[in-house]
Amino acid sequence: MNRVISIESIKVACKNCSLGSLCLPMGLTPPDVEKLEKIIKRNRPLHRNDHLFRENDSFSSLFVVKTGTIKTYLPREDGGEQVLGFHLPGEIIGLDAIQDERHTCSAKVLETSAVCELPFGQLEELAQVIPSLQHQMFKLLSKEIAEEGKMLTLLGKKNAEERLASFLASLSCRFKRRGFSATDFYLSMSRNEIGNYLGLAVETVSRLFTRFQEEGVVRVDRKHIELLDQDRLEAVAKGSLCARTSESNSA
Amino acid sequence: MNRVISIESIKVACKNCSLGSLCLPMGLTPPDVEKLEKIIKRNRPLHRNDHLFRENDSFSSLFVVKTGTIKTYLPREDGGEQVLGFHLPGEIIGLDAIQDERHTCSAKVLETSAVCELPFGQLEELAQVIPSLQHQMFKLLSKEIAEEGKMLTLLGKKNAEERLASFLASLSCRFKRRGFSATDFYLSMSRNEIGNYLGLAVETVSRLFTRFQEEGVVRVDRKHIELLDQDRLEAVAKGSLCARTSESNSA
DNA sequence: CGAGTAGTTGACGATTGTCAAGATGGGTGG
DNA sequence: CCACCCATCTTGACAATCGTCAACTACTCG
Repeated sequence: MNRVISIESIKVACKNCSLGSLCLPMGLTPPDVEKLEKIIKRNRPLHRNDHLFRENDSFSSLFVVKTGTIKTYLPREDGGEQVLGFHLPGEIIGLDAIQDERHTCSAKVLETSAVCELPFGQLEELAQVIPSLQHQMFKLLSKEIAEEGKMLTLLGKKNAEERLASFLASLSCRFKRRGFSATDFYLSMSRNEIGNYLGLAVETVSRLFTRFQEEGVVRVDRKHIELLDQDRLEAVAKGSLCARTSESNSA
Repeated sequence: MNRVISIESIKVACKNCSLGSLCLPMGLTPPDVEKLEKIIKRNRPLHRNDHLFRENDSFSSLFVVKTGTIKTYLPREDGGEQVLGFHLPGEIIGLDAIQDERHTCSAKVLETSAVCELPFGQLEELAQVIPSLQHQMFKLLSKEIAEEGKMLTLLGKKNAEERLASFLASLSCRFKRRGFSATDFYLSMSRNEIGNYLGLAVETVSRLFTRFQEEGVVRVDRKHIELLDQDRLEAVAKGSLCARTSESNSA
């Protein structure tokens, strides 16, 4: 993994950005993209364990992950934490904080990362004069809301096996869209964080990785994952394997 | 329960609406509220089991619940459904559909209800010329996103007891804000739907209601709920009762 | 009044969490 | 450069919560 990131490579230039259509400018006209570029701040690279922001920090900007991975989490009453998500390049962080101008969760850097900073006040002003940007932002927020349903289903109905398979399938899909391999990637998060995110004990996650490997679905070496049988993985994720004819709580 | 709702009573008039500051117009100036009123459609009352929309229906409007309760849910691969939420007066439905102009979930009426319909295209146009409306809408969407974290914690970490207590506490709080009793209310959803929503089996929900009643925390008669000890309920919801010193997955 | 749906209760088992011990590997300092 | 150390991960044994199955009750609605 190349840890050296030149200033040049993170220079903000949406129109040249490798994220392309994944990011906010999607669907904007070139002149509008230029206006957007003007308000975007360049940030120094962030290092593992840095915090982008913490719960209750006052909110002023959204962030788009350019490279690396960022974890968002919520401190729990019992002192532990609840992982809310892992954010890959092209994904936006901070949308939850618009409502009362205070971050409701913390964001921690899992591996050397770079982000674009979008001062929200200016973004709003811009959206006020660029209808397609306003629309784009509504869509962005909406997408986040629509995604929630899948996670609720995962946590509410899926068993451990289905959860981990879904997780791997989701990562695979997201890597692919970003031009990385869909079948060979590194996990930037720990087993503990995966378990926390999926509502499982670390031990369960560990056992499942072992089992998946034994079954020939994946090859696991520490953080390195190779998907050997994507169809099977998808099938497990959907729960359409293993003859479970559950009709539970169907009503 | 009064099932007769006169046309008069559902006439749209934001400025007189009992929802007051709960709804969209919150924070708008009177002239802006008037503009908003002009685009709002009046809908006939909806009856139990009506669908407001179904998954994949094309999206054109947001809906605000005026009276009653509406359930949103996602069909699951196995033919069952995943309940996403129960929407009380003042709560907005359809935000998930903005992203690709198609509803991602279905919305079903649990008891005679009335809704305001907000044609989204017109709402966007209005937001384009009323900055405070644009801001208000961003906040609305953001709030929805921020709420998600609580639900993930509930499903990921809480046990059955904590889940049901959290659910009752949440309902209580929402009823209170709407001017209803915080300690005496009717559930418009079935045990099955509660269990589905909370990731529990119906039987578990049923047993917990019985247990809570035996412990003197609530009085339950069918759909009628009385909260007898709110502090205790809150404590159970937070998991700060029953000496569980869990530090699980804290990292 | 009858039938069907929703809710309750009990018995049982399985999935998954907990506890404990051990293995592995990366990072740091001598 | 090696060795040690600590965090992370793995594996096993056990227990408990909660889901499943089944029977029974009680409403509700036609």
